[in-house]
Amino acid sequence: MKIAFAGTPEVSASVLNKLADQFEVSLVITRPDAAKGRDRASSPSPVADLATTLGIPVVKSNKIDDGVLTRLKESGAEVVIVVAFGSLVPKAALDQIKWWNLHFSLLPKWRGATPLQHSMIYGIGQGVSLFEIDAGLDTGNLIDSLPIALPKDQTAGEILTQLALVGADVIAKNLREPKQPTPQQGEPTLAPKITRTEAQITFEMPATEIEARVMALNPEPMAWCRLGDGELRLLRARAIGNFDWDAATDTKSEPGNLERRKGSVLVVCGSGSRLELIEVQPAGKKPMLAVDWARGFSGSKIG
RNA sequence: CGCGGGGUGGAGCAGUUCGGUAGCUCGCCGGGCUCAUAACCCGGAGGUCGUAGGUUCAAAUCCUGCCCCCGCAA
Repeated sequence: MKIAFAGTPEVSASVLNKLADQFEVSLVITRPDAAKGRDRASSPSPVADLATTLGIPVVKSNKIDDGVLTRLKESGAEVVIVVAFGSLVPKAALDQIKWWNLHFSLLPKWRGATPLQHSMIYGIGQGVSLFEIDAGLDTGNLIDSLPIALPKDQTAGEILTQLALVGADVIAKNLREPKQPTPQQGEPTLAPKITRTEAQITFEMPATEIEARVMALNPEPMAWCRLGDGELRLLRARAIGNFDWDAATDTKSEPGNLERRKGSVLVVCGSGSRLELIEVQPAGKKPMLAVDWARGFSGSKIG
């Protein structure tokens, strides 16, 4: 059976790559080349690159308009698989062909742009869903879903690459053995884009919550905290559990204070909890191990 | 020409304002102590200070060009 694929970033490309092994992908839709980085160089999306490599026709467009629809019809695809395409599918398009969306949470939890990040931060709704796109925001009938307990010691970026493979399997399975879609059940929650402002970490909250944020926000938009006049990106961290604190000596510790120990760097967080910094990146520098960073950092407090 | 930070032994930094042949915390190698150790003690190797040129008796430090890395913003 012929399918079409719509997506843009790396994770989409991973899914496409796996699907292309098993199905005839007759058309790929992706967003136009975008300028990015300091040099503002314009470059094709990962999906565009992959499609070109695979020899699949590519349509680059920000929206699904009549032109795209025409190409879709000509392609002979029966369904369009959407993975992080980046824009909504208009009703006119929905009427013409089936659109299936792979979503990185258990719907109806975390409808929106950042389901994985939200499921990591809040610890609920972790998994993948496949649904039939309708006019709402991630509100369509569920085709399939798969709960997945996400590891705490991995970043969203790392987990996403794994979910892409799982998701591709889910898609493949349902393409071969179609099921009757069913309405989403349960209390919906939203997962809007996380701004850089929201990604700022102060150390008043418990270490476990900060850990979840740090891991969930890597690589986008990346957790950060103040560091003197500048900023320090927090790439990877781990809450220290059941620590045997000597309450008497730690009474002076305020959130944000650094504690350098052999082989590790801890930050005092809310309620006396501790967060071990694993990997950080000062503004203007490359990512580095926190212990390396601490070696050259003469201060004693961040945040 | 969007704003800004940075390139110093394997790592992270200091030194650059007020030029005088390189320092700190680690790592590494060897030895010692120890039941033992990532702990402690002693010793050691390792650097064209991004690159090209200029000024100077003398440049990591001053001047000019170039290359590379990164944060913010888009």
